[in-house]
Formats: sequence, structure tokens, C-alpha cells
Amino acid sequence: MSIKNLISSCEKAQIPFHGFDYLKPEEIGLLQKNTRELTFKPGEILCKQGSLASQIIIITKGLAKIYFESPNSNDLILKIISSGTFLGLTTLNGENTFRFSAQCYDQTHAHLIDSTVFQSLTQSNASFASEVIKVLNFDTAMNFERFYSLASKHLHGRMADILICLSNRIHNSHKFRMTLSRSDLGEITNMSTESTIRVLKDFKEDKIIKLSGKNIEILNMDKLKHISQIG
Amino acid sequence: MSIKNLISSCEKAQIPFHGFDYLKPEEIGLLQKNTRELTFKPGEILCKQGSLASQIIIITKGLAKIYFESPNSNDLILKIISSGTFLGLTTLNGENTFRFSAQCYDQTHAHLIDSTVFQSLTQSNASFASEVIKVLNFDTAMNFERFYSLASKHLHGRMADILICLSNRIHNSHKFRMTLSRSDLGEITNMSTESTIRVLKDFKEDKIIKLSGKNIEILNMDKLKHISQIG
DNA sequence: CGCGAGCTTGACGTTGTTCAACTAGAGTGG
DNA sequence: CCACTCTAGTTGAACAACGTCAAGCTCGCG
Repeated sequence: MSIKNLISSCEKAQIPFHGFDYLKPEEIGLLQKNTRELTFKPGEILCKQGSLASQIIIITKGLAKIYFESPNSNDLILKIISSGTFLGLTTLNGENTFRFSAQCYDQTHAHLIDSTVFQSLTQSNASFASEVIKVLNFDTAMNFERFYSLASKHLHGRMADILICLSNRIHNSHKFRMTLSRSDLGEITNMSTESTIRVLKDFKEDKIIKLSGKNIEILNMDKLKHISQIG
Repeated sequence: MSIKNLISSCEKAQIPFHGFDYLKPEEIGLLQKNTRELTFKPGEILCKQGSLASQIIIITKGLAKIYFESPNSNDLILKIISSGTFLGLTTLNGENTFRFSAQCYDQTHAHLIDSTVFQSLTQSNASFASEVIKVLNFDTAMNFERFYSLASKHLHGRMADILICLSNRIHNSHKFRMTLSRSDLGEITNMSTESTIRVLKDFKEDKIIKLSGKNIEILNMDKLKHISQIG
């Protein structure tokens, strides 16, 4: 795998990761030797909560969910991720166990970097480490947004949030084909499948979205953003 | 202010911060010149959402809340913080605006470090940066726990969580004096004041806690943890 | 043509909020 | 020392939000 390849794949990140730009030639060599490129099929597990995090995973294509597994109640989806996302950064320098699981919705391409190597880079190259801090901070901010959405907003506000996210952050278009089932959507917005359907129906009747099977089009983004704001 | 002072104050952190141990003498000098020690009164604002984050704040004593302000609905408390907590790390290397506010419950002591200086240390000293990454990752894990609690659990589970947190993480005792009002508690657990009171009453009737005015004692921690788990 | 998974709908129960009223204790001023 | 007020705490009843359950529907596929 070429380092160029990895660098360009990271530019599609929610926030671009420029850490690789600061590596010295020998560090790049080390990285190349310890990086693998893999493809995951829909439904496959990228990482499993509780397992040893021996690799940093960088998604370069596809769609997946990060979620908390709980023995007593439903899983909670922490985040929907796509191209450019780093998985496992939170296991650096501390407890090296994944605190969440990740599963693919779509076929997903990923680069896997040996976490010991990645960690050694953060400990020897301050510029690299600074870029990692940048990504972590961006993630934290996004987590807080989602936290706020799920904890404080009602059904319609939460659904508006996820539709806006899918449109802006994942598909980059007001019109897209949903790979997610109603039940998936419900899991993401932390509501029952039935509620998911009822809310989508409301949005449809209010001419905010257009639904035809799996295809969805956002007709009135302003109204959707308003609903997101009032909760 | 002595650097010794700062180091020892950070050992009480939820996770100890060892970054200062890795600084060279001239870096310590730089830090000393750019650190101030302040005391905040109850109710005072430590940092304000939207304002420029020109300083990293390290709490050395006291109790405060970090919260999201929303124009349209209630504030959402992201975290309760006490001695050892870093505030403003999430503004490093990226957007330097506070994405949340923090307000004191108690009298609170804090060290304020110029964030430009702090940031320059992360960019020049990889060991220091690595320790910052460690703290950020620990924070993220804690955020997820709370995220899960608020998004998925019912009233009783959420109250159990916060009581366990106050007991274990803040007061280090099963018996403590609450500085928080019922309404504060409700804000933290994201429920109405009335619900707060009803849940506490239930716990009291089930002999899980003992309440006398502001003093609270956890009588049956096992049962409380069980309630936390089943949600 | 029939089967099954995902989708949809309505009825009903649970959870938690809101509102309004009431209580207790802590100042405060005469 | 006693009303007077103010705030935090408490209680019950009405109401809204949402999940659950059960039934029916649709569409692709063998």
C-alpha cells in the first residue's frame, strides 16, 4: 500500500488528518510495513467491544455504525461513520481495549495500522501527535452534538438530525438511496421502528421529504433544520 | 506558582496527567511564567460557550458542571467535574472556541495556562502530547458512559448512575453532604425536579439510601449498581 | 402462486413531564 | 419575638410522548 494512497484517503475525513505529512522517510517506511488494506462485507464486524485493540482502523470507503453493546438493554449507536474516520484512536496510550463495537452497513474498505507502531509515532513525533489530538477533539465535538440530540430532543428533532447528517456528512446530496432499513434508522435515532415510520410519514405529509422505497429526497432543508433546532 | 504544585494537583485527576514530568527545564520555566492561579465563587462561570479559549483550565479543588447551552430548550449537563479535570483541551489545535460552558457549584480553585503556550508544548514535545492524548481518550470513554446513561436508561437508572458517580468519583465516600439542590440533580440526570424527588423517595423507601436534609448516605451500593445496570 | 421479511397502521399501556397546590425552613424587618 | 416572605422541597392529578403489541400489507423471489 502506498502512503500517498493513505494520505489522500484521509482527506475525505470529517476533518482531514494531516499527520502523515509530518512523518520522516523512515517513519513512512515503518508505517507502510505495518499497514494492511482490507475489505469488509455488509454486516461484518470491524471491531468488537472488549477485544484487544491491536490495530488502528481507517475507513476509506463504506458506511458503518459504532455502538455500545449492553447485556441488559438495546445497543446504543454512538456514531455513524464513513470514509475518513479513524477507529481505535481512543485506545492509544491508555487501556488498549475497544470500548465499543463497529459493524458495516455497506461494503467497507479500511486500512489497518499496527497500533504499537501508530502509538510509537505519537510518542516520537510531536507534529504527528498534535494532528491526532486535532482529530480526537473534532470527534469529541461531534459526540457532544449527538449526545445533545439523543438526550434532549424529541422524536422529530432526532430524526431531522440524522437525515441532515446523512445528507450533508455521508452522501453529500439532498437526494440519496438509503442503505439503511427503517429498523436501522430507528436504532440510530434511538426510537422504535414504528416511531421511525410514523415520523417519516409526518415529514412526508408536511412535504419536507419525498420517499419512494429506499430513495429519499430532502425537499425542505430549512424546515428540517428548524425542526432539528426546536427539538 | 510552582510546577511541583501543578504536578501534584494533577495526580488527583480522574486519570493522572503525567505530561509535566516530561518537560525540559526551559519548558517548565515557560509554563510557570504563563500560568495563573485563581479562585472562583459558587455560581461563577469558568468558561462560556462560544467565547475564545485563550487558556487551558485545570481544576484543583471544587465542584463544577460542564454544559451545553441551547437557545430553544434546557441546558444539557455534559459532565460534573472536580479536582484534576482539564478544561479546554478540546480547543487545542483546532477551533479555539469553547463548545460548552462551565459553572461552579462550590468554591473552586483552578490553574489557568495560556493555551498558546500549552499548544506549543504539544507541538514540540511528543511525550507531553502523548499524555494529552491519554487524557482526551479517558474523557471520551467517560463521555460515552454518560451518553449511554442519559440516552438509554430510565429515571431510576440515571439517578443510580449519578449517585454512584458522586460517591465514587467526587466524594470518595458512601456518605457525603450534597452541595447540589434537587433541581441541580434533576438537571444532571436530565429529568424534572419532581421526578428527582420521586426517585429519591423510592430509593429511600427501598432502604437503598438514607436522606437527612442535605446529607446522603448510600446504604446498599450493590442494589444501586444493579439498578444502574438494568436501566 | 405462495412465502417471508420488511413495512405500516391502530389500539393501548407505560413512563415521565407539567401544573397547581401545599409545606417547611431560613432570613428579615418591625 | 412574631408575622412576612422567599425559596427549596414535596405531593397528587392531568396530560403528552413514546413504546409495545397485534394485525394487516407489500413486494421481491423461489
